[in-house]
Amino acid sequence: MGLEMHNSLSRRREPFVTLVPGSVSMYVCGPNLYGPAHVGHALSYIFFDVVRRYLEYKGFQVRHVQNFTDIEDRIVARAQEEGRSIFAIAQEYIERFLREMDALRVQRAHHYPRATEVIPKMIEIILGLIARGYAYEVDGDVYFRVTSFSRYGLLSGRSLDQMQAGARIEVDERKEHPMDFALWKASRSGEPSWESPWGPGRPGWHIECSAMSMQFLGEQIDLHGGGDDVRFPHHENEIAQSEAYTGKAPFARFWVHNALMKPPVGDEMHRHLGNFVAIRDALARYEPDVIRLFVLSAHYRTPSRWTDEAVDAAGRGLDRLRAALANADTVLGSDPLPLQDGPLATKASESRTAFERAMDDDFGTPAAIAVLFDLAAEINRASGSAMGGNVEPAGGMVHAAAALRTLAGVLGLRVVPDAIPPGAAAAVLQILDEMRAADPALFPGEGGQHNAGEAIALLLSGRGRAREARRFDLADRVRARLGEAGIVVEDLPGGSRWRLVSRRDARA
RNA sequence: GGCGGCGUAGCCAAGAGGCAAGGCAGGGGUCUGCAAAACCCCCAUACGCCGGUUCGAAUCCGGCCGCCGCCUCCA
Repeated sequence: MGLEMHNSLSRRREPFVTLVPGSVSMYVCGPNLYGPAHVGHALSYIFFDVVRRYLEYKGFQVRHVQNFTDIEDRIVARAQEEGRSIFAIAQEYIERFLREMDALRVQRAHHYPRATEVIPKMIEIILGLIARGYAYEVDGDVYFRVTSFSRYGLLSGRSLDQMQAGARIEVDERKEHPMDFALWKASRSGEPSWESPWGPGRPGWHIECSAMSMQFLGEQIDLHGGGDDVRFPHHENEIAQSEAYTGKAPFARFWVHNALMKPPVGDEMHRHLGNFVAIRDALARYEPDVIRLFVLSAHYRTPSRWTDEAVDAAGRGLDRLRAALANADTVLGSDPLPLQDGPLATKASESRTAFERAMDDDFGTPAAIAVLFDLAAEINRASGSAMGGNVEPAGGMVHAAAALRTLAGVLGLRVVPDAIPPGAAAAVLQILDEMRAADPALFPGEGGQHNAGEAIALLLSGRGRAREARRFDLADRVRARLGEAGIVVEDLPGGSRWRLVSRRDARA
């Protein structure tokens, strides 16, 4: 079965067929740069990152463009409040956004055009629209004439009459129709402005995406994504202005919208409401993998709520996946496994199939994650058996571990833990000194420049000697002290192992 | 008023006609010097409520209740 996805335009699931076989042009609506991004943005960009990774996994050549809205009412307002230029504000938040996306391991788009960089293209489109009767100028403003575009309302599933009925804002009397939207706004005093055939002004919000999309991907694209909140009016308007200008439809073959994330308390997470969880704060408390696993554990069209309890639970689940890879490595490392084939090789290929079936079904990440857990359990069973002496069930372990890594990788999960944090590293060195002082015979050596990994290895070997000598007081002390530093010691049949406790709850 | 979504175990969350995935938490075991991890077993006769269609319904139809989003700020 091939990939099928829900198309907002038809409100149905459709087989994914691209304009050019084997390649995908993908445009995702980026953030307005008036403030920091929150976990709702993270959800959207993590999801579309998975869309891209999966398309690439399936062999598509993906071209991915995401805009930065650097000129818009809120940024202008903010610039005036702070006495800074819109460019300074945009620059600050662009850098921050990219840093945060990198931290979340969202693959960078191929292009991140800014609205202010494509103004010539916008003007070209607006001129074309006016020439064809789809737009008109009033006092330096230019509006799109919605009544001229018969398909207006198709994406959002409403008619102009319905929208008029519910219009909740004051109508600008200069507009021909209340729903006509601004393509270009004449500049007011103090606002940044650009020269245009209609005098100095600045672009309306919607035109940028049409301009960028056409400039970087072409007049028709395969996939256009964004949060459910931009379906109307933003995407509806993009379709109208783009298709009216090019005369080609559809502007985008597939419209994909993710449901919005809810805040810990309340219903809507919005920057202007002040009830958001900033990505920066989330990253301070949770590892990227924890955030990704949490986000992807709910289907992208189901609204989820960011709560400590739910994110913590994702963190514990992540530990489980990590344990499986650690077990696999232990088995593969300790005893060169002659069995290339075996039950786990079969399991690996079954898992790939199941994973693809889940993802082909409108990006069913929850089911895909279930496949990962199922595979992990199988690896753990076989590992336990192998460590107990029965190697037979571990045949094909290499393939199972590889499959787990690969499939987790499609979701952007690294599964391996973060590096030892500086604080823990310092603590480890201190613990080593402490144990050497306590019992130089069991913990020999002194001073020396060790890195944290070496120090832990020395501590564990010393602890092994202590256990053999039945000095459980010392052995337990090592384990307890390391535990305080966030390092968990596990005694396996073949020796001891350590791991970092996953960063998943820093409430304390 | 119009359009749309949601309601599944203590929590998170899949499933969309064939007899309730997965994760977290919890209980009981195995293993361990003790732990930890892992593994095994248990944990929704039940999917907001009421009807209907069907051999069979969380899944389809009708009605009702509750919650939410959008209808020119918004991922």
